[in-house]
Amino acid sequence: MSKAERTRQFIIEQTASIFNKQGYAGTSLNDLTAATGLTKGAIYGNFENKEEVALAAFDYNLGLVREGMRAGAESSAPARERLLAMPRFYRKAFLELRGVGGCPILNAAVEVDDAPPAALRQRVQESLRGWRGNIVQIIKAGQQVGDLRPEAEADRYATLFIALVEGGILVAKATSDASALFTTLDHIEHLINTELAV
Amino acid sequence: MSKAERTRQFIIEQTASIFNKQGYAGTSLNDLTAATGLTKGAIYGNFENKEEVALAAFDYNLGLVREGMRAGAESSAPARERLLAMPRFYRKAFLELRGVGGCPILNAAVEVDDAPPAALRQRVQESLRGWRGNIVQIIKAGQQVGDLRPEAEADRYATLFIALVEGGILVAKATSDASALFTTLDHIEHLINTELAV
DNA sequence: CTAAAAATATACCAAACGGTATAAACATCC
DNA sequence: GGATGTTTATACCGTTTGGTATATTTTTAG
Repeated sequence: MSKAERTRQFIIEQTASIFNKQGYAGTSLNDLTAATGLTKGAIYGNFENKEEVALAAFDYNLGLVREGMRAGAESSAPARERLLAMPRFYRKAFLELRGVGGCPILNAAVEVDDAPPAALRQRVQESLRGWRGNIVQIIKAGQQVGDLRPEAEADRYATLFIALVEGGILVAKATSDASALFTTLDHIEHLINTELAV
Repeated sequence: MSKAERTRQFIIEQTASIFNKQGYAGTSLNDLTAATGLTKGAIYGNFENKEEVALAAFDYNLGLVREGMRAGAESSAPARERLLAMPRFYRKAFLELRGVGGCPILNAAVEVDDAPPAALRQRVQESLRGWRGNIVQIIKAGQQVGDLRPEAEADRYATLFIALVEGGILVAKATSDASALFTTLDHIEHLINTELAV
């Protein structure tokens, strides 16, 4: 790992939460130099422009969430367990997640759905579709092995789960009331246990 | 209505959707002059600073949504009807709402929950709490007159409804797939009809 | 119609913005 | 350890930012 690669990683780690909290437009190069202790020369020696830093920061933030969620249940576990891992993760990680600015998908999606940079918008779109596809896959796999009810519409539940998670995070953060998120997570678990599980 | 009052209103109407789309940090004074055809002199003659324009724009955007939703059901209607007016409104108004940047609460909440301006954050917090309180009130009133099941937790459903609406809008906009919102609205109606109504 | 008042346009400000050329400092390898 | 190539700091660029003082225009009232 070369010096530059280490510096690049350092910049990403130090600035990721700033981009997540303040957004792309709300984060200046001055914020980046202040957070890293480096100068613009060092940053532009490792990134082409601010947008590239923001994209790397988004990937990093998203990776943290994904890692935490994957750790909650092995892919060999029964479908019901794998689905329940999602609300369980957010319940446990909410405070920590809020400390670094909340859900990166939610934050980035809202900022860039009607504004540049387009590259970030595409990244958000892909990650949301990937997340939804992932849930659909788990449900369908569970249905095939008889763990989940065969008549349940996987697409529908995937959309509901994501909306409930993101909506819960939104309300919880905006009203400074974590219990709002717990309410939506409870509902996800309720849906899994009463409508999806056999 | 004086000239200044008309100009002030004109500025708000012309810039409201811009603030909603691009956010506070992402909207410059140049955007405001371009959208209105006025100069900075005219704007600063009617507003103290950019933040005051943004606050007025938020109030205006919020008023549009509230007006549309209130129009969906009279306050004398049965509780079930009043609750169903919410998903019905979003189903009908989604395309139009998306054209002006989406839900102002969602947009503003995400931008200012970890960043200035604090005055806007407070406004968002109040409007969210007000919305939730409104739903709670409708449910409790419905329970008192026997329209809704007495054992249903009003707080819980209010949180779920808001999270489902905002989460649905988020996913629909970010994935360019309106059906995601319709899925969450369907679920709200389902909850109202099967768990809340007697 | 005119004079006073109010509202808007013009011209400007310092500061901050994203970005770059170049020089100094550093790591690396023989 | 010293030469070489890489990496970071310095100093600077033009542009845009939010904001203001003042001049000009436009309403408004008599």
